[in-house]
Amino acid sequence: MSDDPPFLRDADQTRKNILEVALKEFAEYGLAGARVDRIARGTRTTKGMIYYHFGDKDGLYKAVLEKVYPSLRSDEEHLDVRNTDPIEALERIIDFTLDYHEKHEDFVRIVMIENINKGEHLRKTGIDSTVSYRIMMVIADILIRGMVLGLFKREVTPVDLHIFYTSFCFYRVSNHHTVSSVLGINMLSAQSCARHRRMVKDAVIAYLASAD
Amino acid sequence: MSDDPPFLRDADQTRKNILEVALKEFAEYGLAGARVDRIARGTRTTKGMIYYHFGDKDGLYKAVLEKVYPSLRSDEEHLDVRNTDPIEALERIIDFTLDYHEKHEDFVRIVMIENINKGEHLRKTGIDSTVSYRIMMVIADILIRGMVLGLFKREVTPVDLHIFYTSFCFYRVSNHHTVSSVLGINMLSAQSCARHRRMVKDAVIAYLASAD
Amino acid sequence: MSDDPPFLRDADQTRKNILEVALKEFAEYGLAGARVDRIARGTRTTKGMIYYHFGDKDGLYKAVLEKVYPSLRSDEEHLDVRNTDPIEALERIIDFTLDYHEKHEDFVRIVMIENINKGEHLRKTGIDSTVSYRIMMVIADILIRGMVLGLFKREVTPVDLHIFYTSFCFYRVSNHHTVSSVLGINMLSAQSCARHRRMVKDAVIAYLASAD
Amino acid sequence: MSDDPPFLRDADQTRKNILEVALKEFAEYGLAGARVDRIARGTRTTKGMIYYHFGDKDGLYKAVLEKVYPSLRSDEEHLDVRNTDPIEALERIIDFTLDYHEKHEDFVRIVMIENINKGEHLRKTGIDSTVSYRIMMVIADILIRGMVLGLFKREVTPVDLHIFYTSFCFYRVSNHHTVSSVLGINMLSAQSCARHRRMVKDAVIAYLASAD
DNA sequence: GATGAATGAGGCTTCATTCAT
DNA sequence: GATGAATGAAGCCTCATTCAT
Repeated sequence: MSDDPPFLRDADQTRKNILEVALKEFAEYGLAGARVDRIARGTRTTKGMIYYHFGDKDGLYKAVLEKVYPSLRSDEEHLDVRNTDPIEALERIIDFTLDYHEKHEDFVRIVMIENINKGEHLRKTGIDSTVSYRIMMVIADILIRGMVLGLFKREVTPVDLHIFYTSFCFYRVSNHHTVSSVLGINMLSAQSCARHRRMVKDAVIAYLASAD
Repeated sequence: MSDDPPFLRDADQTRKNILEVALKEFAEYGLAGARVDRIARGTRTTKGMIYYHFGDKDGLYKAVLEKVYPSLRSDEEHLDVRNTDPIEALERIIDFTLDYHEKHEDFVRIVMIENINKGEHLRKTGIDSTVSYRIMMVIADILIRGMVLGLFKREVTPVDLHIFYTSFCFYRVSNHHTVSSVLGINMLSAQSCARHRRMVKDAVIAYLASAD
Repeated sequence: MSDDPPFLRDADQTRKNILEVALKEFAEYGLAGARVDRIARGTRTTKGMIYYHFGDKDGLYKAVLEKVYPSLRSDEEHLDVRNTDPIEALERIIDFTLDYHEKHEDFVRIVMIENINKGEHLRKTGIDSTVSYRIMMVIADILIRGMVLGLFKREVTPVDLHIFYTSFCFYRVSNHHTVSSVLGINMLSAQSCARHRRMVKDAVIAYLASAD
Repeated sequence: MSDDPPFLRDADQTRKNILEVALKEFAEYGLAGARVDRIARGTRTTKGMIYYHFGDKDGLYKAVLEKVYPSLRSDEEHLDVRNTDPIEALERIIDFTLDYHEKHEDFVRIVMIENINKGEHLRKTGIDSTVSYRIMMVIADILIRGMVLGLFKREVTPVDLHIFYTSFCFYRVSNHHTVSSVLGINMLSAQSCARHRRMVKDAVIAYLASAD
C-alpha cells in the first residue's frame, strides 16, 4: 500500500483513466466542444499521453465510441428471457431499455453526438450490426413464441419492433431539455417515468396483439 | 442610383439571409462546430454584419432557435381535423409529424444540438409551452371525441400521446446514422418509411383502443 | 506625420513587413527550423496576421520564394551589355553574379533550403524557366558575337555556361562554413574574393577561347 | 543458446545501425526537420539507445558528420596519380569528384545542411584541414609537374583549384531541384552529366594552360 | 544495455470578436 | 450600415528528452 504515485506507469490503466474522463467530456460538450486540455486535466496523466495512446482527438473520440456501444450490448446479455412468457419477456426487455437509457445519459448523449457527426466516426470503428445480433435473436424468439401461443397477431420484424420501443426510451432522455421548454413537462421525473413505462409497454403489447 | 448593388441595403433582408445560412451551418456542425467565418462567407454580407445584427455567435444561434420552433408549429396550423373522424384525425397528425421530421432534417438536428446544449439557449428564448397550446388542444379534442364514440378506452394526456408518436418520428431522422451502422437498416428508405408509418399509427390506435 | 501607429491598417504594408522578417527567419533557420512566433515578434503585427495573409507556414515560405527569385532576375535587367565587347560583357556578367551572391547571402541560403526541400515549394510557385529567359538571351548573344569575331571556339549552350560560372559564385557563399573548416580558407575574405573573381573569369574565357 | 535475438546486443553494431539510419534521416530532412522517433523506428533498437550512445540529437548529428567527411577522403586515397601525366591526372581527379558527388547525394545534402547550420557542429568535431592534406599534396604535385613540363602556365594554389572544380561538382547535385525549375534542365541526366564532365575538365585544363 | 511509457515545453493554427475607415 | 484588416486567447498537436523497470 505505497502512497498513490503521481503518475501511472501502466499503459492499460492510463488508457482506461483517459477514456473515462473523455467519455464524460465528449458527452458533456460534443466532439467539437470537447477540450483536450480539460480531459488531460481530469486524468492522472498529461495531454501528451492522450496523443501517445490515441493519436489525436478524433482517435480518442473513436475509442470512446468503441467502448460505449459494446457496453450496452454486454449489459443486455444479463437479460435471460428464454423461458419467460412472451409478454412478460417483452416487458422486461422494455424495462431494461428504458432503465438503461435513463441511467446512462452519457451513452445517450454520445449517440446523439455521433449522429450530429453523421455517424462518420462510428463507421470507422469495427462496430456493425453484429453487435445487435443477440438482442435481435431474443426478440425474434419472443415474437415467434407469442405467435404460436396466439398472443401476437402482428407481423413485424425484430428490428422494427426494437427501433419502435427504443426510439421512445432514447427520446425521453435525449430530448428532455427541449421538451421541458416546449411542452412544460419533466420527462425524467419519477411520475413521468412510471407513466411512460406503462405507456410503451401497453402500446407495444396492444400493437402486437391487434390484427394486421 | 441603384444599379443593383452586390450587397444588401435592407436590414431585414440581410438578417433573413444570415439566418438562413446560419441555420444550415448550425444544423451541419452544431453550436461549437459552427464557424462564424463560414457563415459570413455563405451570406451576401460580411462578418461584421453578423455581430451588428446578432451581437455574438450565441445570439445568432438563439435567433435560429427562435425561427425554427415557430416554423413547425405554424405548419401544424394548416392541419384542420376538427370535423374529422378521431382515428382518421390521429392518422393525419401522425402523418404530418412523420413527414415534417423527414422533410426538415435541419430542424431535427437543431433540436438535437439544443439538447446537447442542455436547452440552455432555448430557455433564454421567449419560447415556452404556449407554442404547443394549439396542437395540445387538437389532440385533446380528438381523444375526447374518441372516448365519447367508444373508440378509445385509454386514459392518456395529450402531452404524453404527443411525446409518444413524436419520439418515433424524431428518432427515425435524428438517429438514422447510428442505427444504420448498428442495425444495418436504412430508416429513411421509402420502404422503411412506409412500414414505420403504418407501425406508429397502428400502435397508437391499438393502444388507445385497448383497455386500461 | 502622425506618430507611428502601433499596428498597420494596410494589407500591402503588413504583407511586406511580414515577408521581410520571414525571409530573414527562413534564411537563418531553414523551413523546419523557422519559428512562426519569432517571425511574428519581429513584425509590427501579430501571428494571426501571418495566417490571415499567407494561410500557413508553408504559404509564407512560398511567398518568400516568390519574392526572392524575381528579385535576382530584376537586378540582372540593369546589366546592359548588348554593345559591349564579348569578353568584357562576360566579365561583367560574372562580376554581377559573383557580387550578387556575395551581397545576398539570404538569397543563397533560401535557395539551399529549397533544395533541401527538394524544390517542392518552388514547383508550387508560378516560377519556371521563363524567369531566366532574358539572361539566356544575353548570354546567347555574347556567345554568337564572340564566335563571329573568332574570339570563342567552344560550342556551349547558354544554360551550361550559366550553370558553370554560377555554381562557383553560389558555392563560395553557400559552402563557406564547411570549406573554412575543411580547407582552412575563408572564401569570403577580400583577398579570396579577388583571386576567385579572376579565376572564374579567366577559366571561362580560356575555356571558350580554346579549341573543342 | 542464443536463438537469434530480435535486438542487437553488440554496442558497436547498434551504433553503426543508428548512424546509418540517422544519416538518411538528416540528409532527407535537415537537422531541424529530422525526427528522433523516426530514426529510432528505422533502427533495430529504440530511442533510449540513441540517447544512451549519442547523448542527444545534436550529438547524433555530430557523429554523422564525423562519419561522412572522412568517408570522402578515404575514397580519395584510392586515387593513385603520382605517376600519371598531369593532364590525365587532373581529369581523373575531376572524374572522381564528379562521380563521388553524384553517387553520394546524402553526403552533398549533409554538407548543405551543415552550411545551413553555419558549420557550428562541424567545428565542434575534430575535423579540420588535415583531412584535406593528402588531396592538396596530390594536386600540388600535379601542378608542379605540369609547370615543369610547360603544360601549365597559370599560378594557382591547390586549394583554389580544388574549390573551383568541386564547386561545380557539388552544385550539380546540391542545386538540381531549383535549377530544374528555373532553367528547365535536368542536371543529373546522363547527357547533362557527360556534357558537364567534359566542360569542367576542359575549362580547368584550358585555364591552367593559358597565360596569366 | 534495453524498453515502453511518460513528460512538458513549445510549435502551428483557429476563431470569436473588434476596430478603423 | 458595411468592410477588410487586425487581435489575442486558446485550441490541437509534436517532439526532444527522461524514467521506471
